[in-house]
Amino acid sequence: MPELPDVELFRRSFEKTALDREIKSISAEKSMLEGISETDLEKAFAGKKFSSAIRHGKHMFGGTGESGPWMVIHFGMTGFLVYLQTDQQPPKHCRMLATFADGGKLAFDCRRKLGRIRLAADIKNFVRDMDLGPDALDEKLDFEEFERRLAGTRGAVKSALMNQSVISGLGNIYTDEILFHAGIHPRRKLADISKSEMETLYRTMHRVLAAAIEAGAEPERMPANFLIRNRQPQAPCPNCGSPVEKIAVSGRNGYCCPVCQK
DNA sequence: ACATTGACCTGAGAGC
DNA sequence: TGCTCTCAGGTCAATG
Repeated sequence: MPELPDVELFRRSFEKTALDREIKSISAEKSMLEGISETDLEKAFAGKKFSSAIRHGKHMFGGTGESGPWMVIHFGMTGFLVYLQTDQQPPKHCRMLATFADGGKLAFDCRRKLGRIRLAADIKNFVRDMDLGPDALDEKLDFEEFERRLAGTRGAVKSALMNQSVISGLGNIYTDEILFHAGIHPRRKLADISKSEMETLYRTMHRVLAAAIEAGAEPERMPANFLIRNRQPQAPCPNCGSPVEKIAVSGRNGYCCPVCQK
């Protein structure tokens, strides 16, 4: 689930439900914690209040505004946040649970345990240490920077877009979607992509991500011409009606329309 | 430098 | 209904 639009929506729901409320207790499954213990997590947040939530690519940062560390959540493939009223039970694959003093809980559900919770003293340093590129929606990522960063790669355009150290936030689903609307085949090499195609790609990236967030990242709420609604072999291309094709690019299964995408 | 594969983990959903 | 099997929106390391 969690690519940039999903994580942005988690961040917003975190903002709505978890800020400015005293955290009574916090617990997490050991295997979800990276580089920290459960005690570290408690020390950092029990008795405190979250005061802000920031997103960079697929990472979400919850901070207390004091000098304490940020809680960094990466959602893996199956992670999501869910807010629970006082009388609600934690979800089935709850891996982290923060209980607020005034009732209610915030749960991190992660079925496949591929997500991670870390602590970071500073977001900028974290981004640098994890070798993450700029967030795909960062205003500072202007077209020139976008072009420059992609030009530094030699593989398929889809692989470059999915590479988090080039640009942060795009995964298998949304690279497919962006390339579909840009009319570019996922296997094309960067070197073969013209300046005007590159501009289209940049513009399309913004448009697709904005539309996905707008639709709550739910495929059925996205515009009818979105490929995400037809991610299965032989489904009709929403643009031309010819069957979409399932293709693997750098080890990931994706979909494209061989007619619309050149 | 890049692609590919397997590992990490688990269970939802498809197929029988 | 129940069993087995495949596959999954992420990332990393090892290999070719």
